[in-house]
Amino acid sequence: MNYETRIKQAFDLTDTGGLESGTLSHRVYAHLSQLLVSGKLAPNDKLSFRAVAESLGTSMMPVREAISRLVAEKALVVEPKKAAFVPVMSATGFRDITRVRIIIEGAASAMAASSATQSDLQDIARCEIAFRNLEGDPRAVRQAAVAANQAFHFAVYRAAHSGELLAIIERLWLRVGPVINLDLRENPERMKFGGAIRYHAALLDGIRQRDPQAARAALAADIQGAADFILSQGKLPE
Amino acid sequence: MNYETRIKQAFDLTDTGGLESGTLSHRVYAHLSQLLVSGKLAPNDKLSFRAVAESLGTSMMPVREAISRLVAEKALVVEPKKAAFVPVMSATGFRDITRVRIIIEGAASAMAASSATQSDLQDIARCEIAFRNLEGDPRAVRQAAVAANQAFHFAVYRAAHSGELLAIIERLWLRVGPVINLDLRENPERMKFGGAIRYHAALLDGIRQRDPQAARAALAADIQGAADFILSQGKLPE
DNA sequence: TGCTGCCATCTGTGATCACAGTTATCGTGA
DNA sequence: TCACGATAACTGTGATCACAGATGGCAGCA
Repeated sequence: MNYETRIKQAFDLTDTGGLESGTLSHRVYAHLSQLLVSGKLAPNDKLSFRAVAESLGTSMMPVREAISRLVAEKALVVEPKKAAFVPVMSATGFRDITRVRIIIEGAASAMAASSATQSDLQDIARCEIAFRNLEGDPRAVRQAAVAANQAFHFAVYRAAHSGELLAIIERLWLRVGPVINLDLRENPERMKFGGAIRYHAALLDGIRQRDPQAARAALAADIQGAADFILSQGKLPE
Repeated sequence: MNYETRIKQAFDLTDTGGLESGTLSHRVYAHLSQLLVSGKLAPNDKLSFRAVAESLGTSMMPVREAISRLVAEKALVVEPKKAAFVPVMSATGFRDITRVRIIIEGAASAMAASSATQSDLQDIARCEIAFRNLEGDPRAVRQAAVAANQAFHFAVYRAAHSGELLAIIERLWLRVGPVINLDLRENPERMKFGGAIRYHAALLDGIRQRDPQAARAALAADIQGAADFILSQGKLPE
């Protein structure tokens, strides 16, 4: 599937259920972000300004602004006079970002354990159940699992009640999204969510018990486990 | 001094000694970033696309892209159909970003204590000495102190050897830059660097002793001390 | 004198065009 | 059959124009 088809599909998808507010630039940005975090764009996929604009029915201008933002967040790369593309993350780069994620998302998890409200706890528990009870044919489950995993993690991070931390974490996910999904697409046999289910339960439990260190440890195990698996596949360059 | 004059001055400055490489967008971005971190732009200062473009001798296009990037990093805010401006940080927002800075820059300091090389140590020590020995008339010292403080902190953060963490910290400084400089401009009598000198020495010592917890504590005290002073002035809204 | 409403000005937003590099393709040569 | 080179298609970059919404100042009314 080439990128043009992929983008068209994604935009059709979001057009049906998506957001219609804000400027065109914002909408394009939201769309492209979704493509990245959900992994519909793989590393090295190229993004032509004109192709994106055409599939959206707009001019290049809003696309330029949206891509500028994503380049600023290092979610896309554009070299002079060459097509923008999703950066390929090296193994060492992935190890670095994993380490940083454990620090930052671990801190958010600990803060969530300290300051989650009852409403927060309900949200987190609901997401944990939804993730645990995923079923159906393997293809659909894998696709839904990415979304459910994201929903659970961000329910936790929101409970930390720090807008700054949340924004930083969103940028981190924008970067690791393509890598994680590349892993899922190329390793369909992976029993990934066996470990994740256990760690998610431990994380939820740590927050329920108001135990920051337990929450942090569970989160760290979750991220490190997934990262170790991806690294063990040896698909990342360098 | 209105923003137009201030920008013109800044661009004239960088035109003489600045960078001439990369696309126009990059150059505009670098210029505006410098204006922000050095505090030449104060909270609530407005930035007209056309005024910036005119003072640069370019069209609006490169300015649009540069501002898009800065908006993505939350260093600028632009509401639909209204002029871009430097966001005013509320007291609660400042408390939040201070908390996050202590977590993230604290982690970087601890990592620096673990993995700083001899060369890193020399850089840090050199910056610490330069900061401690600042002297001259108060106006010049205040201006140099901002730069020397930044140099010292980033010498530490570079010693953590994490590109990801460094990039996140740079974005954080882009945000707090205007607030800190506003403080300096409005409180010229402040004996700010008395505390900072002590904390910097403690931070350097913690790294030298390979003591991550000591380094983290010193960094936290430094940031928290400055933040407490700024908050005590009561100039931040809300 | 103080308030209100209108109008000129300024704002970002989006579209369109021109241009100079890059890339890919196809045809030609050995 | 394969390698090479020219050319055509495609790329982002930058400039310019039109437009609608926001702003601020000025005049007129109470």
